Amino acid sequence: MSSPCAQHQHAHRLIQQPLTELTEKLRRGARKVTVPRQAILDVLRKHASPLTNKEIHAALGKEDCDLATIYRNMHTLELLGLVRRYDFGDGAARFELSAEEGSSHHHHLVCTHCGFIVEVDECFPEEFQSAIASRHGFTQVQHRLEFSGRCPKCQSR
Amino acid sequence: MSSPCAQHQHAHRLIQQPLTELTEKLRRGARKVTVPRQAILDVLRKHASPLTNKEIHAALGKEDCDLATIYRNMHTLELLGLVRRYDFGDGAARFELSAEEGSSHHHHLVCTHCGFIVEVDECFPEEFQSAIASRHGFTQVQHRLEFSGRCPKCQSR
DNA sequence: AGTTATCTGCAAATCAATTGCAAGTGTAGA
DNA sequence: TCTACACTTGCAATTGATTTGCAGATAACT
Repeated sequence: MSSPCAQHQHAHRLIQQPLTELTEKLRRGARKVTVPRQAILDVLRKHASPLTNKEIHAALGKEDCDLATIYRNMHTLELLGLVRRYDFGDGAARFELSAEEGSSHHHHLVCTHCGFIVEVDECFPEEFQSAIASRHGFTQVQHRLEFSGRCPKCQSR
Repeated sequence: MSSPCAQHQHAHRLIQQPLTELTEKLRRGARKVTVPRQAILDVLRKHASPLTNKEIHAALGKEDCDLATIYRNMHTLELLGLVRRYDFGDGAARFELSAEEGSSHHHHLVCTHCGFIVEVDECFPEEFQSAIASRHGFTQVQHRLEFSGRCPKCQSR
């Protein structure tokens, strides 16, 4: 249709919300920029560790947004690449803003006793992964890698 | 079944089941060698890929053992080190006989489309893991690592 | 402002996993 | 071989996370 000026990114920022590329991605995916979605992303921006749906719900104030809406939106946001899903094996999915939204690709080290979470930059070697993929004829291979152990504070017990 | 008689001393004991060290471990852990437990381990011996509780239940024949019993026993067997628990992120835990029971430590590559599972021998480098542990002061650090991708047969769709 | 496809809240439904309880069963010891 | 008792099991109910149906809002485009 019209000729969008892609280079003119710093034109005029939105007034209410700092919606850098969130808006773009949502609209590109034929999704609406709704109050709950902005609120969820705001909560994630303010937290360093990945949050569960319930934690996001609590952080929002229970009345601001239904829990089912959060569940639905986390799927949507994950699909659009705005958030990344993690599973620490404790029965509840956790979410973080994805790389393009501030954090870079990383894994986690979780204390099995108190739940304390540290980000870990080490990653499974890319060349190993390629070797695995080609050996078995798989494509689009990804990995999930999480570490667990006992944090310094919990070692006395 | 031509096996070198490794444990001839208990010959009169084991009539029905080839309970090599399973029995030992169970008894050492003050657990009983029950019909459901033997049946569960037998099912796992016959399958190459890790199974869910429900799959084990189905393989046993629904009437032979209650599903709750399987859930309880998988905990017990995991605790005693007879089976290893895996989580492929699809909402149901899966189990495999643990290393001492035939398989050695390994990870999995799962097809996101059809669920086909391949064993992967590559592992996260031990020296990296040690470095991570000491950097953050964690002890007893373990990792969970699973790969996913599209298997050869599913690439045409 | 009007239209419409997308959302949202609410409640009910799923699904995996856990638990209480009474009856059943291995095991060690007599 | 028999007995006692701790460990197990089946069954039903429960928990906790996640999903879904539906009717009433709402964002986005004209």
